[in-house]
Amino acid sequence: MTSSPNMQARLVDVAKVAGVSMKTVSNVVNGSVPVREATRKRVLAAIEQLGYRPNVAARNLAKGRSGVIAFAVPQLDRPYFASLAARMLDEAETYGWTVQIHQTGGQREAELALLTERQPVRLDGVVMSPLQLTPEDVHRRDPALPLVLLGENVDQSHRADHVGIDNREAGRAATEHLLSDGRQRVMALAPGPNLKVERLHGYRDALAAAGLGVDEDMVLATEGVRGEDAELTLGRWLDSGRPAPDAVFAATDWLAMGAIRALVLRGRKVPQQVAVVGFDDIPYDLAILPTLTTVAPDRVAIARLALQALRDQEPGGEPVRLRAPFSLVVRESTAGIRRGR
Amino acid sequence: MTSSPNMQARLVDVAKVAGVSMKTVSNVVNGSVPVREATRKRVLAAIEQLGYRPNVAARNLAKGRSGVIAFAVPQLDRPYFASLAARMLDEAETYGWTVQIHQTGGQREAELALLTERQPVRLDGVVMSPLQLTPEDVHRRDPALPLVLLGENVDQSHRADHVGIDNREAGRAATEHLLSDGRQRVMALAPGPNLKVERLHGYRDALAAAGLGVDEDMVLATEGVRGEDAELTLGRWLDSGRPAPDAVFAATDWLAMGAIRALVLRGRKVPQQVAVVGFDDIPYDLAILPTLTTVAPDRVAIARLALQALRDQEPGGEPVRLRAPFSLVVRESTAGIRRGR
DNA sequence: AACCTCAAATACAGCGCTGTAAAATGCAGC
DNA sequence: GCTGCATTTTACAGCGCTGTATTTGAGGTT
Repeated sequence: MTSSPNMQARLVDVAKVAGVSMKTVSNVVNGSVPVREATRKRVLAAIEQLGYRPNVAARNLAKGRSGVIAFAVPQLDRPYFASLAARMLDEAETYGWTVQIHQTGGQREAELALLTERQPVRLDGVVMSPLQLTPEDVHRRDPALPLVLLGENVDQSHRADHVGIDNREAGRAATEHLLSDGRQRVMALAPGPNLKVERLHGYRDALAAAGLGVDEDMVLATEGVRGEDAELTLGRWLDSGRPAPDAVFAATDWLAMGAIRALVLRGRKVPQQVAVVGFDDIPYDLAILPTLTTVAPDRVAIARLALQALRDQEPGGEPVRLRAPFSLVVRESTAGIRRGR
Repeated sequence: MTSSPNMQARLVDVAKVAGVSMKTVSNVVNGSVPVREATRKRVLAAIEQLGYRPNVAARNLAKGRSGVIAFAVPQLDRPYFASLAARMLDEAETYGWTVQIHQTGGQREAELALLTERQPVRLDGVVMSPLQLTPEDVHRRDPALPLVLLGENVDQSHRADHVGIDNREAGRAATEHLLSDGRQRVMALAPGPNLKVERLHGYRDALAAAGLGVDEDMVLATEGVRGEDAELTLGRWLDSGRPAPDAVFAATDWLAMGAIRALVLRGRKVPQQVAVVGFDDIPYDLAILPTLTTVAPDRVAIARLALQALRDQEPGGEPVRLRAPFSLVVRESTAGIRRGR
């Protein structure tokens, strides 16, 4: 039982080979305590030679951690969350965390339960993209449970770390893009009732900066978040005979898809007559014709920042708010823009 | 340090309260060894009273397991896989497994690496939905690593457990549905080069059973798996002036979506003039107009069967092949069918 | 050369659980 | 009431790692 050739090498085996104590090897592996360079090299060589890998279960047991963090999203089968989850998994590997993905269904109770109720596995932290979670809920949680919130359904009153893109700035960038080749009548579509306020702020900022007033008649609230809702709302507007927009700023890709459908089905050409931008860069681009210009949050950065914040969090600390970058991905639905039309 | 009130209760604490040995509590919790009913009750009461939860890290350490299984899919942000992953997570909780989701990108090397290369965390098993994995690859794996394969890119020569729906039967069901209100010219669309053979077999079965011959001219291979591919392929066919189909059997939902677009853009009404069925029930239904009738694999069953198979697998054993049920979800794209047209 | 300081390395207990082997208990049958 | 045997329960040594307290030793000062 003591280190047969094809058995997984242990710390003690490495120590023996390197001629040092177990703890020194541990120190090298963890990098927390300084180790003299010569010793360090010897240890690393031994690790290499034996193909040593730390045993996570033992480490966690000794540290009193589980090594498991939860990543909670409303639904995993919504592509925005699925793609974010994918990045989260990648990044978590860096920390040796395994990620337990949870689906809250957007239910406040489910979101709260994850923070307050005892879980089958003790959690070392939670990253959540909440829909309904209130500031009080955040307050009620076990203060020893590190928490990072994601997305835009979070405000200053939530006392927890937060990671997200600058939605206002992004909304402005998208709208500016539409304006950049002379589009004049830019409509905005956002889901009621919360209207993705920050994104609309950005839209207004851009119009103001271009010296155009905001025609509140052109800011449309859809009934829900689905493509059909946007199709219906925009469709009614178009059918009402009012002067048509020459561009549409949609607060989400779903709405943008619905908008495109409403336009195309009424014979309006996208992007020639009406340009459309969306928001989120959900991985559907191939399914849509024309493909969609959209604001793409840097998901890798979001995941990385969230996990860093989670790791660095300490019980009493002041909440941290982090901004992840975004980019504007230009595709067919605004083609021609910036290329001389 | 010995059981302060608000510390997580341990096995030894439960044992003390119940007046039995640690091991007896362990036996009750694990249910492997028989325990007298009276003792059992006492132990359960103590567990309840103290709110005891087993420490997974310690258990795994003692058992020499990691408690982690891998679930590998080509891409998590494809909705079919995302929704399957969601189910897998749910089911894995039953076994106390945490799931490490891997993305292979459909690369053979990545698929193989998961089976052969040493992972950061030792894996207790792998469930994989392979795209490229060969029977030889399966053979090459560490025989101690339990493996369950999912989906249709697996055949008899892969010596590993397999879970999937009966694609042939499902293809038949979908096609029968189209035929059931008198559609006569049913086209088939499948992605080349593998053509989702089983599904097409089912299509042929259904035509044969209805006394209709298969017009091989109506079996179309698309260039790829994307909606656009189907749109292009079907579009060309339609534009060629050949007599139009009155129904389309698409081997995947993506192709079905492309087919609908090709039809609608040419002024053909779906479902009035052409009915369309898809395959997979990807959660996009709301994005498509009309919503899509499709073959819905029972994802819960797939997940459950896969994990059962994984748990019950033993190194030398004969591979098991399990069939999960499916259902035909009738939506707008075949509306009218079975309702008197 | 003796002394001090501080960085580097060590020894070892213990994290909470399970497997093993040994002990206790219950229950027939006589 | 005792023996023999099957059933139930126990004691305890690890699983592989890290935290703490302690020892070692390198390098600088007098």
